[in-house]
Amino acid sequence: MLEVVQRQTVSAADDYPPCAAALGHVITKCERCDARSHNVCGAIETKDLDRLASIAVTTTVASGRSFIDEGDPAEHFFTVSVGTAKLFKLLPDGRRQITGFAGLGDFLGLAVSSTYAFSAEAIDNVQICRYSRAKLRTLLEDFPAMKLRLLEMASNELVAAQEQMLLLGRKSARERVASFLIARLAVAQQHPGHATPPTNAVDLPMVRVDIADYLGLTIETVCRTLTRLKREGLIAIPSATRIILCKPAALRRLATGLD
Amino acid sequence: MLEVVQRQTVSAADDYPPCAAALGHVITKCERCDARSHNVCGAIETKDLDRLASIAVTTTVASGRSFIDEGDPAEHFFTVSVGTAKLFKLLPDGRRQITGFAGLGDFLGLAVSSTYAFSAEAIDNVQICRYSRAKLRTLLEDFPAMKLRLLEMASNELVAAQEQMLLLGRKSARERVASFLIARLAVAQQHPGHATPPTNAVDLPMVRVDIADYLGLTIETVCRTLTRLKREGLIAIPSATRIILCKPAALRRLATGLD
DNA sequence: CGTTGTGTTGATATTAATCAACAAGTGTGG
DNA sequence: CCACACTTGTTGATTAATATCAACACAACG
Repeated sequence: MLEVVQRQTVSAADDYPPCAAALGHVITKCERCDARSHNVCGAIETKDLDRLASIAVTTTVASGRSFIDEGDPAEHFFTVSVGTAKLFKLLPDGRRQITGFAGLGDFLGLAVSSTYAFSAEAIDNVQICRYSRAKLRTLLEDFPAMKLRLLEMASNELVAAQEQMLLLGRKSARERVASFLIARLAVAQQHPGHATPPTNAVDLPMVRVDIADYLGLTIETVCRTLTRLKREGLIAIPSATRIILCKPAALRRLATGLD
Repeated sequence: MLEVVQRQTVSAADDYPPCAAALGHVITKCERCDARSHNVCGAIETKDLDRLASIAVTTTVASGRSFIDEGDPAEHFFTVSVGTAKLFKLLPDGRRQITGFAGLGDFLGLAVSSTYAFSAEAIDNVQICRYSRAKLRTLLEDFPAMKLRLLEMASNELVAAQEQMLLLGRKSARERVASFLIARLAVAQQHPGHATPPTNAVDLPMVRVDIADYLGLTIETVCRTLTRLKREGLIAIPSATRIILCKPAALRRLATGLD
């Protein structure tokens, strides 16, 4: 067993550029708080980070602002270094499907359709690094770690997409909400806040309508389902943006369709 | 404008191994039937094909047979050189979501989850090429065309997955069926049979329950929706496995939610 | 202290699922 | 060649789940 570690975003003060998250390069801290660098995808030399930083344009996007349609969208892709963004597709009449949430280290723009029929919007204040696709292409040649990571990310996204198709096509509202909570718990345990003890709590940076549009439900159904789970003692809702998973095992069974 | 060309699978008689489809290497024929080789992803030398063929195990899978769980599944991936396969995920109680159909040149196993929680099954008789992931990894180094194609395929699959999420989460039954028909038309126009004139006909190798499990509907709803489209003159159904799109423009509007 | 955005709950409507029957092929054996 | 079973497809009646419409609660904010 590995010792319990907590990750946090790298800070500029540490001489790590925000784009380091693109390489899965984040600082891990053990419980006794002695920070050390941890590299998710193989050795990354400082000069590589500098090279990457030289083509990365780092921007802060305010909550609610859209950012994937800046400039020629098919010519860029993005990594998230701070905060959470939502990716979505729209129908002409306004119906929306959120295809995913992107957090620390996640790539946006891997799925490069010529029409770019999806958009991204900041949920909280988000810091992104923008890369020119053309520049990156040349860079990838001397950057094997990043190329591997691109494939790995694409693969992970495909797995997640297939899981989400199962959810949207075949799960009940109750199962969808349970699945969502379990998935958020996994995210929370992967990136806990620095001082957070290992609990069963999840923070929901997105509002209810985002959850609904992610799960293919209406906001009312999401609400009712959460309320029912609360009544049944499976969860507690101390605030609208925070949910405690009181019985994670039961929720997990629900999520996988075993109940 | 390019002249109208038709593609067909390469045949062994032409000295092209089936695995050539993995590189998008298919023969195009113009309408006057003078065959010529066409390479989708850059120049491929014969020695490269030989090298690829040396690690590809070509198998024929009979209709209805499963093939992704042979051996240690996470250790292989597959390309389809003949026929159509379906990829799906299951819930413990048997509910099924078909995540996609794979035809000529498509990869299976790009989404490599450690648990491999999805399966593949032949719809008609399918010819597949199986590759050891380990062998391929070493091969990819001297095989830039294939590495590019892997990324390209993963990217395309992600785009398709996002489109499918929109369909499953937000479209009505009618819109889903129309979307499916339009998508099959695109497939048919991309790979028409050798002698097929450019019509608005689509062949459906999959049965109704497969369509239903792909669209997140029941078989009855698929049937009723098709019948209604027929009554309205949008389609004709000469046989259960063949559908004529009489008014493709109207169907396309339906599919995109414009009606 | 009202205004606005967000969340929750209730009543009703609607879509698609379920349950049921039957039709149309398809293959098998007599 | 026909009778039969068996699979697949179609249609109808009813039910159930979720959407829609509506009202209200609550907190943040100027």
